[in-house]
Amino acid sequence: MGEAAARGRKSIGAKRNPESADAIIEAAEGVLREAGYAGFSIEAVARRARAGKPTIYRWWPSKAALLIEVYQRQKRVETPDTGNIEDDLAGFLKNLFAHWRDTPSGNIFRSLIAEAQSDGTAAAALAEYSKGRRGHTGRMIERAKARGEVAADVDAGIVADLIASYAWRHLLTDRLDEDDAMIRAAVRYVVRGIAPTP
Amino acid sequence: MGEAAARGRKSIGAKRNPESADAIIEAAEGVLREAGYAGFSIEAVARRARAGKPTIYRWWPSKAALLIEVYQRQKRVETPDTGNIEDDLAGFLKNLFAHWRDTPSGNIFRSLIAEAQSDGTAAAALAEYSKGRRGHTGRMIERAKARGEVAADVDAGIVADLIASYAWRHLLTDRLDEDDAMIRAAVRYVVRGIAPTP
Amino acid sequence: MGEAAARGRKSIGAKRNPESADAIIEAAEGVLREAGYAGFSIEAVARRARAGKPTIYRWWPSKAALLIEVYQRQKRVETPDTGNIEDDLAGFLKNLFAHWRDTPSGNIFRSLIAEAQSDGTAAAALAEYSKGRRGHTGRMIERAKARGEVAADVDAGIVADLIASYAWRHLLTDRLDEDDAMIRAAVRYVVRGIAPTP
Amino acid sequence: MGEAAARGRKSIGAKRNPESADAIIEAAEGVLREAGYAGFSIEAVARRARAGKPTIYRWWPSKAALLIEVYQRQKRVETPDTGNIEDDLAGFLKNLFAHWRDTPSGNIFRSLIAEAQSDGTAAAALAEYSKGRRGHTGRMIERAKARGEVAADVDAGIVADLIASYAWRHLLTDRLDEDDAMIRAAVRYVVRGIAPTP
DNA sequence: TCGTAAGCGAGACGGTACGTCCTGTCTTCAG
DNA sequence: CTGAAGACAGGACGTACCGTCTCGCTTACGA
Repeated sequence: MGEAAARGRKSIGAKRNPESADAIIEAAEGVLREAGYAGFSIEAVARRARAGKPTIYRWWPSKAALLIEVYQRQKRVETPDTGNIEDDLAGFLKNLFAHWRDTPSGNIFRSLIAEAQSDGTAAAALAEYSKGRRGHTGRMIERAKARGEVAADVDAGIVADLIASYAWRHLLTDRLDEDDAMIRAAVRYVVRGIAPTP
Repeated sequence: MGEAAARGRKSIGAKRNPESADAIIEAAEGVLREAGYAGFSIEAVARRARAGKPTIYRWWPSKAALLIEVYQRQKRVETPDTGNIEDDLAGFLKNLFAHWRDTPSGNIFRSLIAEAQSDGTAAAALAEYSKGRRGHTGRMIERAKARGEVAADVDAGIVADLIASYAWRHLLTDRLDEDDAMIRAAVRYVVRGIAPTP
Repeated sequence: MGEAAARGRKSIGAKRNPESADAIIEAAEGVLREAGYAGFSIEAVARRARAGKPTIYRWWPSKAALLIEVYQRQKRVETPDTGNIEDDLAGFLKNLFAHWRDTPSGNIFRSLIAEAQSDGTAAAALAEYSKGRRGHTGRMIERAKARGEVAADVDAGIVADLIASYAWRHLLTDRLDEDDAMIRAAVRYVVRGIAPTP
Repeated sequence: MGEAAARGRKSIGAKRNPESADAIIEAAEGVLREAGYAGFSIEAVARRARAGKPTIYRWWPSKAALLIEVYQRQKRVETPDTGNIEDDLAGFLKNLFAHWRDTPSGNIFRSLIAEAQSDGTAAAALAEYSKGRRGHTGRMIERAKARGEVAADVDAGIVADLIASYAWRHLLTDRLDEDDAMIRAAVRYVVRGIAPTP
């Protein structure tokens, strides 16, 4: 599939051809997987997808936009619900690190963050995406609050921030193989810090 | 000084000309300050420093190397010693955010992180640098341990990691104007989490 | 009329819509008038005519074909009949230069000649057109022959060629503002050269 | 030589590399010869010369500039001096037509004229070149004047114009295989027209 | 009377070329 | 014998057109 299927692909009239879109996204993923962010250029993607550059620019105005869509097509990492906040967060981080380590997702997200340092639209998109994820992690905290594991006056957003920051930095400094015990220790420090005072 | 002084600078014979090196580093800093990472190219630096590109490549084999040297020339942010770990860490983060916000340092460090995502030498340099900083922040924790504010079995490295991660993410997502109260809350969560159990 | 009227123009069933054809030709003329040959593209014409590109390609298989039809819609320059061959030819050239200078015709014809240098159909069309014009100018010579102003054995086609060539070159080298006296001198040299030997 | 020799060609320091310039001009000539004006693009020339596009743009700011230099590298057509103006001019045209027909020169010059219809710099360059050629042909006339074959008050420039125009139009309408007798007749008409009145 | 066939505006498609910017390497030459 | 200067091959950028295609619609015409 993908590059091969692209052979002979044509327009399907005055509307977007989903085959082309798919081929382009798959090609983008392939380029990132095989050549990394350094080799990720619109030209390379177009070549691999057997698509014209303007077709890419028509739908994704910047490298960042394409990167985001590629990232969003990736499988989501599952967030456990063990009934215990420490296990939930440690499990989530473990899953996330494994996901980033073993699929192209990690490379893609790293690239997106890097791109955001020089491209405003990437920055905006990343901010948007982060907001969504913050809510997601926030729900874990809220559940724990309901169970009485977390003090009622704790700001779930800040906790989510701490956890996400920890993950980002491990991604950006190539430490996704972090020891489980270390992850758990980091989580424990935070979880203790937000526990209700007895 | 700087770009201006470069006018007419000439070779000083069979050794590295420190005037040139200075002019190049200052030009690099200037480019980063004014055009950001997006506009940071060897060409731009050479143009601004009135230097030849090969002169730059001779001494800094990659953009990353130049970036690192530029970053290391920056003033360090001071780490307070208030006798209280929460105040120490919150003050440190406040100072750090202000430093990154108000000097080119923020732009430079962001660029270095971005560069590290596609350049191995930048990644290595960044890892090296981070190790040093971890020790540095770690000492704050160790002092607190000595004062009995922090449990003895706490891994200072992990705490330093959490704090640094929080800072990085704010830098990378353009949130250096974070409210003091928020910073303090985040710090408090961690500080409480590592306090000795009574 | 023209671009404005095009708004909302639709198919009128299974036959060519003359409104569209007109709008396209007028748009083509407009583009040539305002942007010259350099700006003359099928896209630009379609945009201005509010027509689809395929509608243009359906009826004019190439830029050349459209150019030819546009040129043929132009008003012809009038050929004086003063009873004197020198006045006839000089007047004709003067009129022709003015026509080319003051209407889009000049731009269009220049474009057609240029196009003919890389497009065979344009070349063929131009040859066809030139043959017609040669006959036309030839008649001026024949009239003069009948009046005894021109030797009987003169080849009218060659004379027409000389006159047309002179005109073309002035068009192609932007010398349509040539002095009347110069034009008349050129004509006189030829007219004398074909006069009957006394 | 040419494309082959280009393999591995490098800069020779802070000055123009004549090997590159040669390779580019030869490649340009080759492209024109084999693909004609329609296939003449800077990309194609760069590809064939194994040169970077910027190297071409550095020295020839437009297609026209390159075209002109290519044309000027061509062998000049020789202008006979038979002592008789009719023979001189007819011989010159015959030679010119043969030259244009049998070498790439014809294609190149046609292309240059076409280019001049949409590119101002080409037009200017062509005007400049034409001025030079007009003087050249003019000298044939002046010689004839000195011999008493041509009236003293004849404007040599206008005669040169007539002759050059005749040649251009034959080039542009693909009639370089014109019969010698026809050429001679055209020349005779003009020569008679500028002979001194007895 | 109605189905069908063709023309229409629209615009996406795979491509090619544009002219610019940058990369990292190379050579020359002034000092 | 260094270092500045800048040319070089190459490749990516984002844009403009090319000529082709299909869509969804409208209308004329033949069955």
